Amino acid sequence: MTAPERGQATILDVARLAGVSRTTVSRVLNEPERVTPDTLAKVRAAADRLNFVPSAAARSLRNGRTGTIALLVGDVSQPFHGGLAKTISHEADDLGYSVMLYDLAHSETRLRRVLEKLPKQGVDAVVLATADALVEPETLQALDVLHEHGIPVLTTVDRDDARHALSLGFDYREPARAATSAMAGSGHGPVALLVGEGIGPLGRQLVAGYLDALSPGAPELVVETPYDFDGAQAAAAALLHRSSVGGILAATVPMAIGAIRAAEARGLRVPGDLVVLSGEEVPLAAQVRPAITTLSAAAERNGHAIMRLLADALAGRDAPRPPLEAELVVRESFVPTR
Amino acid sequence: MTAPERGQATILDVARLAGVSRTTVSRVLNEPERVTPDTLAKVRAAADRLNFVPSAAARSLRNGRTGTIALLVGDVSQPFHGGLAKTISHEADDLGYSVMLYDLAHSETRLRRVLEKLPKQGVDAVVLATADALVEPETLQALDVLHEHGIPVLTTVDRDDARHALSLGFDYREPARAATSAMAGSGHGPVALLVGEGIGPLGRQLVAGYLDALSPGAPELVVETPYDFDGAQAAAAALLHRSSVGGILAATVPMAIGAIRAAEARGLRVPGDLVVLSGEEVPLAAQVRPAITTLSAAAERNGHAIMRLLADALAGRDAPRPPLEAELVVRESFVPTR
DNA sequence: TTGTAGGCGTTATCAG
DNA sequence: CTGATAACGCCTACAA
Repeated sequence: MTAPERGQATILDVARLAGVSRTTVSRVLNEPERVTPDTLAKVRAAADRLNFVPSAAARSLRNGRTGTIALLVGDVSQPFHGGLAKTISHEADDLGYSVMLYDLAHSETRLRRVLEKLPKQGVDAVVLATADALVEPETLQALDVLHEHGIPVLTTVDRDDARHALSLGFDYREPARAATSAMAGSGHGPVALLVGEGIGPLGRQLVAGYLDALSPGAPELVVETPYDFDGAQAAAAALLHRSSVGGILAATVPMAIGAIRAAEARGLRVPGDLVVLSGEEVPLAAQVRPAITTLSAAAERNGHAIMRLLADALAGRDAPRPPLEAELVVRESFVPTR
Repeated sequence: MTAPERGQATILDVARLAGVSRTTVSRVLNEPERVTPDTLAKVRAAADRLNFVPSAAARSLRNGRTGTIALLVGDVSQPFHGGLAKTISHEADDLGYSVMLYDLAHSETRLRRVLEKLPKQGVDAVVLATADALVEPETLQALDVLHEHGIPVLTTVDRDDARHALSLGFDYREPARAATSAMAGSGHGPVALLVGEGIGPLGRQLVAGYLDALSPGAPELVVETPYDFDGAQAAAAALLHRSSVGGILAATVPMAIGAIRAAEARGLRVPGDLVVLSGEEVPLAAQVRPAITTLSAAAERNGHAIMRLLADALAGRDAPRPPLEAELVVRESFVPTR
């Protein structure tokens, strides 16, 4: 009776119980085909009986990889990030990876602290799913350190700041231009853009597209707001107070909802007096009233795309990445005339 | 020049560069006070210069702990779980822990697979934040295994199935009773209960409270629906089609929204013709129209409470846990008469 | 096909 | 106060 002392059973306990050597047990775990069906069964039985689970720590120490990816997200409680986290969790699981979740609360300080402890945590890859701007040099340096350690970094949006990062290549500029121009064409009045404060790489694309679409003489109404409902609602209220606005392009769905509520509070009806459009697509957009028209940058699709990129990166393949394209998902808040 | 070969610098590299032994370096890391200020500075400088980060794998292998907790959640893309994940992520960070996120998609198979690989992943604690029923014996067995391995399991709701789990002790039965009774008192007609399919421990509490409140002869309208908007909307549509209903108590906010949309589709107005109440409190409840009255089982508060429990468990303390209490957060969808 | 032996980077024990 | 040494559990040449 080789009872494994209380606690984990080790590969050695299994070996003893099965009457073989550690090597054989290890082989059963990693290259089952190179082992006699007979011993294989014996070992498997022993492992089962001891409830054996190989130690991840020992394994990582030995072969460098941890089977873990880090997911850094601006705010998981926001629907887009939540959806992203969900699909990434599922697909990582399919790939045999586990996901470390870090909620950044849109704070660069937090991001930096996380980035700095990541090499020590020993993750195999990092998914940086925030559209926030990175201004502090330490942050970029931390990203470089990851690169030096050979840890691939994937981002959801193209960012010039994180040089070595692999990104999806989603283009938001042209969709933003088209959307702005369509909204302007609805004849309600000037179009405004609500974008996350700090204006990160995504925000820049939206602003660029928005400005592209503005006809000469049209007012440039770019408003930075916090990423959530409350912030956007307040900002939209202020905006509507000081300018006459006929259309609002909001970066996120919660921001769009905030804008709609602000409009309602002023007695404006959507889409009757004011049209609203969101840059991201999440189920919630269809569930609120008025339902929100979006640019179809869907969380789920982004999640899939990211994970494909990640699988390639982890396998050391060069990822051929077909750029993602956006199309309008028309709902109540804005029905383009044509 | 003891250049650390490309890749991570090890404790040995630091030792050599500082002209001391590994032991001393380790001490500087873990018990700085037991080292001469002089050598301490020397070692710190060397570590800095080499960009040294201790290997988490080696550390775990040596001392058993990983600094990681697992968060198992029914569906992160749902607002309640998203909020929970957010606060748990933040507080774990404050405690020096990292969070592994596992999205279960409300699937027990998935849950079982995760539970079985957790001991191998080497987590220090598990937060099981799902209200789903656990029916397969293997699942419960996997929970027992965790317990045998000395890994504490915390749950958001009391569950008789997971014997060894520490839970918040939140009582949903009495609030459900009070709410049902209040809604019945609104005089719109019979009250129905929309609860997650499978009826887990939370569902059972809701059902019990609901039944407690029913006056003799009142119809028992308990409807199981998927946990999301779409499922609840469909179920509510069917319910409204076959019964006359004056009030709906929905377990989650998305379910409540689904119910409201279903009612609207039949020409019913909320709260004019039908009142609606949700069992959980999330910001979204205040953002939709009609805004949803809730029982204030707030994601954030739950997250805090869980983490306090967890901190105690990890420190080996016995947690004195004051039970959480619910109170009505009154919004548009149901204003109790009094 | 199976076994032997050494080391991955840390920390704990025990000397000095 | 500091250093040598032996584990932690696993994988992988290499040898049998």
